[in-house]
Amino acid sequence: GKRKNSTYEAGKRSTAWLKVKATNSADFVIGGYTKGKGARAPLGALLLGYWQGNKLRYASHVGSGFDDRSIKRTKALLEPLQRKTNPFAEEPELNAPTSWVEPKLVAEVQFQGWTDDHHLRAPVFLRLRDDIDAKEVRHKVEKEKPSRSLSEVEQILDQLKTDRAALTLAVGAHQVRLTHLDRVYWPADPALKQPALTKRDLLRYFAQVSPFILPHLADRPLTMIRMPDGIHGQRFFQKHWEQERPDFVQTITVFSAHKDEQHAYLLCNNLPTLLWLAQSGTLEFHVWHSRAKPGPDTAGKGTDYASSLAALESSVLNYPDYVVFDIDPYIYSGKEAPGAEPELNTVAFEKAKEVAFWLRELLQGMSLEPIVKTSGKTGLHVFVPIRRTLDFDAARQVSEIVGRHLMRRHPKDITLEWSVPKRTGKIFMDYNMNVRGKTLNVAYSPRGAPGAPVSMPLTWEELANAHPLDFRLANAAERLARTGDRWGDVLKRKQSLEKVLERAKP
DNA sequence: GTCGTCC
DNA sequence: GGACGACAACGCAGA
DNA sequence: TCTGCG
Ligand SMILES: [Mn+2]
Ligand SMILES: [Mn+2]
Repeated sequence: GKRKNSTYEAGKRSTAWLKVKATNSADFVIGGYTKGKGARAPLGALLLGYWQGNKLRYASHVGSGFDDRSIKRTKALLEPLQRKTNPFAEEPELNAPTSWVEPKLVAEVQFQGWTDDHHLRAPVFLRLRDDIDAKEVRHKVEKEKPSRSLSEVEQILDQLKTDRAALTLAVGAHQVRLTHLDRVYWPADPALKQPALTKRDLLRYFAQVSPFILPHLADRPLTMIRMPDGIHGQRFFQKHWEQERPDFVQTITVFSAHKDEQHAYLLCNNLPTLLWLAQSGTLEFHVWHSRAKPGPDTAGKGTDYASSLAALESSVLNYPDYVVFDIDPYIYSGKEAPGAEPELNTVAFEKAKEVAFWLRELLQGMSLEPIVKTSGKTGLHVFVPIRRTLDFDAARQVSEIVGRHLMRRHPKDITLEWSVPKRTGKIFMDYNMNVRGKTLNVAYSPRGAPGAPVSMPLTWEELANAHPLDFRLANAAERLARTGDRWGDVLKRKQSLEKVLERAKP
């Protein structure tokens, strides 16, 4: 039967999923230590930091990874270094009695990346570094490498090598039933130099890019665009999954004003879910711009999304992570059927790029630094990451005002018209995408379009010479291995919009 | 891709 | 057992 | 208030 209570329990994450995260190790300066309980009475945790100029930036507590010997030795070395004052530039949050020490001792720590508020995720003490001068410990962390996830991904690729059209895939501790692996999803397209791509190819792609796409999907309500018979078959949107689903699939319940009902949305929060959705014929993953996850930028916002409209509106889901500029060319190729949407063409995309660069210039004039990706279809997505202090309404106002400003400068090239015919020949800036519940194709999601293009985050330098079909299912994994995620730090680049909003006021 | 319904 | 439909849905803009 | 829109 259907699962009634599908709420995900953080404590029950499988080890398989934990492995997907990148692992780093780095050296940090010890600036204090805490008392613990029982056997850990002498030393509960270390307070770690690194030098930035002459400021010691706090990075994290670390309490895991010690044994009796390392506790004894570390404590002995720290005791003589005690001081009365906090050596860090910040006031770290203290959860136990804390002793400050002169920042002279260095510890090597393994961790799973950085949290949004610049602390270490899941830090584990490895050893003391007597050989390193504490003054040399700057903020130089080795680039995150998905080394540990590689083996997991390769295990999946191995399993997909079979000739069989169906199999039960082991994804860590979980199992995903796969069928119709040789079904053609993207037929061969000689004009685009595109060999046929099957469902097996789609699964291979998702396995390979999973370390890059999963962070962009995490905690965001999902709309699936499903094409179980391939890109030329019937396609449909799906926002809710009422059928039975595996245990590893997380959902959230969201209030629906219209039906006076509660709706379950899927969250694609782990690798088995990603592959299970591919098995269901989901070719495109469209996600909200807000997340069902509180953070350091959401003080006072709730996590009750279900009980009432008021609760939803005051929850974190009403506060987007970015202001969205959806850049849609309405310059037609001339080959479209009457009434059809504009098809991809070079003239249109070159103009969209020009608009994106104008937009960047304007935003930079407001001290805002936007990021850009191809949508995969015909246009571009330009995002300004913001702290989650503005609701969708405010984000939409910003997008509209900036859009109108740009339209005034370039009236022949930009439109904000609601009527489709009036957009003809121009680039449409769709500021109304900044609304709760609206979705866009997520970074690295494929499109159900000829050539199997994917939405690709780019540097602005790369955009200058880019074309949507440069980035495809067939070559994106290779690019990512080379360049990493150009949007890897979206959630760490949050900016303030106060000035823009002041100007917006009448 | 899968389920429910109708014949 | 085969055919067929469902699988979204909401608030904003403009008239 | 109705309709087109994504
Ligand atoms: Mn678009
Ligand atoms: Mn659009």
